Amino acid sequence: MAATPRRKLSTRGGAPAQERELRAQGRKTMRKLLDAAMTVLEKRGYHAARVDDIVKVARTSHGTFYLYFANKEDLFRALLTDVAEEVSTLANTLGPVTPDEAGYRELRGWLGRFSDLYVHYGPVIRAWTEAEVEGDDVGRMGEQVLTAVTTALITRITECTDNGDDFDPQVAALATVAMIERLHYYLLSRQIDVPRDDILDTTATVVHVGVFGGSRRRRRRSAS
Amino acid sequence: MAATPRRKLSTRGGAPAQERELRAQGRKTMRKLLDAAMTVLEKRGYHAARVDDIVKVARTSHGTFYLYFANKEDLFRALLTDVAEEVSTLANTLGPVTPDEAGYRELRGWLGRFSDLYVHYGPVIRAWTEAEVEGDDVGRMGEQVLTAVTTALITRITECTDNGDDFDPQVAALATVAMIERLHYYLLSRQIDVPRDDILDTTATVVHVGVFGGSRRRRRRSAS
Amino acid sequence: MAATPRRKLSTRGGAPAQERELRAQGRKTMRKLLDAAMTVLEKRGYHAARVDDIVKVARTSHGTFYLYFANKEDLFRALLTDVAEEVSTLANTLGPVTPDEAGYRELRGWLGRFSDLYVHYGPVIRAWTEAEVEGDDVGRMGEQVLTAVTTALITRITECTDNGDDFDPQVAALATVAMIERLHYYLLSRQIDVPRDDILDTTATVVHVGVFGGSRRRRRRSAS
Amino acid sequence: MAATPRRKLSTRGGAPAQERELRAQGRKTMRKLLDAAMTVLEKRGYHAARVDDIVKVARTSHGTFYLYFANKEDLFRALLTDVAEEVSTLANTLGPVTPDEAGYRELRGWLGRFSDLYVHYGPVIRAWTEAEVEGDDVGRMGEQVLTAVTTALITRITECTDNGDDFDPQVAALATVAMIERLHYYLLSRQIDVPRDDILDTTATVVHVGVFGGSRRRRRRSAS
DNA sequence: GATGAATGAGAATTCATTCAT
DNA sequence: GATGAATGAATTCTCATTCAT
Repeated sequence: MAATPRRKLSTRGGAPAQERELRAQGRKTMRKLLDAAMTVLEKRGYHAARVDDIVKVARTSHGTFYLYFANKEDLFRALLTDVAEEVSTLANTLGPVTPDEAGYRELRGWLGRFSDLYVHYGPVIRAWTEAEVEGDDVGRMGEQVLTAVTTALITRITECTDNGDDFDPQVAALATVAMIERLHYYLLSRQIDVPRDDILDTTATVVHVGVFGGSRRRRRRSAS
Repeated sequence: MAATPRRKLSTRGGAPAQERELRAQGRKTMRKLLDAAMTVLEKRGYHAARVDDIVKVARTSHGTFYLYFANKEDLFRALLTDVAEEVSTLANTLGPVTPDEAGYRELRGWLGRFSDLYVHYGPVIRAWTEAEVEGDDVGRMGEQVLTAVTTALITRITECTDNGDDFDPQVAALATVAMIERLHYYLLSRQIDVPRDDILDTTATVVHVGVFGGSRRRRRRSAS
Repeated sequence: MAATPRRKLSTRGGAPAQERELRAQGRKTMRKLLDAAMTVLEKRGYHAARVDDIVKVARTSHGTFYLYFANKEDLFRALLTDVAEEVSTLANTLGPVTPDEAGYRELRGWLGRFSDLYVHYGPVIRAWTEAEVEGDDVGRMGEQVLTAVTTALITRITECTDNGDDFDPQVAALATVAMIERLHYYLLSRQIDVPRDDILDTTATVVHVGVFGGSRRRRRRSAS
Repeated sequence: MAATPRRKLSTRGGAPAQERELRAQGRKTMRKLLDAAMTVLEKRGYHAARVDDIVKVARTSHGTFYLYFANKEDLFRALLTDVAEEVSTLANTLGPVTPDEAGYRELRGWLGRFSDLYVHYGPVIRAWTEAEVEGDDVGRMGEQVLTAVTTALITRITECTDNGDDFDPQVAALATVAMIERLHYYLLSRQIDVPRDDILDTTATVVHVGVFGGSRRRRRRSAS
């Protein structure tokens, strides 16, 4: 699985930052805050993350925080926006998934890229889940991303399966996303101790066979 | 899908309640609190749920709450214990899943029962997810349940598939659970507007084919 | 040091108890509560003592508590009244303290009796100290007792010393009480690990010599 | 009795204050809180002292309080630490106490300094007594101070008295401390209406004669 | 730009006392 | 007489956000 080179975190600031010109120093401070937020999010989750923690990690002050973000949620939204964008972009990189070996490879590659994304943005995505309950626009962003990904999947699914009554492409797409998302959540939060490659191989297989009509393969891995 | 008759919510109280004799009235109040908690959990999620909300819904006083539960978490744990027990029990009702029609039915039935459980206990399970981040024992209960369910699945999976390198039964089991759980989460939280039966049919198909080596069927439903 | 035979704890109840006829059972319950209060006072001190603790130790209920005492303070006052009475009585048992050996014996005996009282009623007396700050009548009871004891002492002091300017009998009396009280407090609360007899011997000596004009003796104890 | 020039109250803050940089304004606020605490402690005692009272007196907000102290106890501990330090220092200023007039003067001077300290820190010391019951480290600080003072006394006592069996220097030291402490407590809390000089003169005499083997003097005061 | 200080509206929790059976 | 249940005022503590330098 090729690791996608990770682009830098958000250059986007919160509301207050967007109204001002940001010089080099300003951008650096904002970056520090965003990075710190990731760290804190990872350690404590969304609800337990306090502004105080973030500024402490960023080695800056409360006052400064509000110079760049309107409030806690604003910062969080900035992080999420990045993720949403990347995920949506990634979603569209899925080519046709044929039932043969090539299809498996395509799928496996796509999943791998997703996984990388998830691992990188893990804290944000977990926080997302946590925050989803509240009625705010964060929830709406989640829906958009979900839609983007399922849309891409639905396209590929309908391309290739001849479906019976017990199979609804939309649901299958949702099921696929659900599986990937939650599995990575387990992986990150509870330390399911399974090598990531194993997870991806198996997931790819299950989805390839179960959703895209591929056939089970018996290949031996060269390495093992 | 047969709706399982739902048994009553917890008779179990929190720490303080367990140290005292509870008479009829006391038990009734405790039940009121547990029910109220479910309502509030549903409406606001775990973190936003205030003891104040709960006692308001239960039409009782703050003091009374602490007569039965040590704190919010204690109440939550009481609810969780019930769910955990039911889920574990249910997990073991999965019989062998053969690749034929009968296997599909078995799986579909099991998923249906799960779904019922999830719908019934929805608020609690969602809250669970939300609370999982914190390091407390709630997280540990989650792991136990996850283990219970995956164990049951792994047994059935190894019984029936001849696996290649790209397929690890444990991961497949986890993937199955992930899919079901998350899908229901979408269903409950974001109002994915798909009939539950469709979700179950499709999920059953995907898992049957992708995990248990079943073959795609082309049956037509009588109804459609 | 002769141990005074200790009479039973208060038969006096609080306000509500005094308005009713108390049958055998009633008196027993009241006694249970008073005893329990002593236990709790000892373990937690006055401020930390909760009605809940007391009724738990007494194996009775909140409701019952208020059948016998108007409130927490009422119970405490009942205990204190006993102590105050006993102390006052004891105070008057001090005979003339001559500067010779006989005077030492007299003083030593009196201190010993005090000590017994203190040890017996320790928890109550400590609580007294703790409660003294508040302006209520408990404080006033304390003053009365203090007055009773100092009065007795002053009588004996003026009988036997020919005082200069640097010696005020009233202050000397107060100083004596202070010494005894606080020393026992140390003994009970902080486990100063000194045998009680040593404390009494030394205290008696210091007071005999310092307050009553006695002379230092060099007797050897038979035992040592 | 020379009044010792009183140094300013604690520059020491509570736990939270020690983790931060404190600028001039911050230190001022902390001082306001410490002073306010003294006032409240004096008026209501430790247990009845509410954080709310303190911030009201300090004319600041609840939130501010917790910016400088973790809780009421933390503040209290800060005050205590100061007292403990001063007392320990003072304890060691006691020179040899000879049985003659010079010895009396030495003792009297020492007691006077103690008295000043007690009067100055009265509220804190009284609160100390009140809080002592609880098992926390406050109790331990008390023991340390007690030890410091008794140690100093014991040194001087053993230097100068030829002791019989009925006199244990350690106990005599404790008795001395007990007397001073409690007498001042009476003085402060119950308004024993005796001029402080009388108390000190008499106490010094009693201790000098009773503990250090001094002889009663008959001097007339010029004033009376 | 940056910072430490201050704020105050909640939220959780405790516990003496009253009530209904 | 006795009891378990209920109450709610009082208190502590937290933390997002604003302010003054």
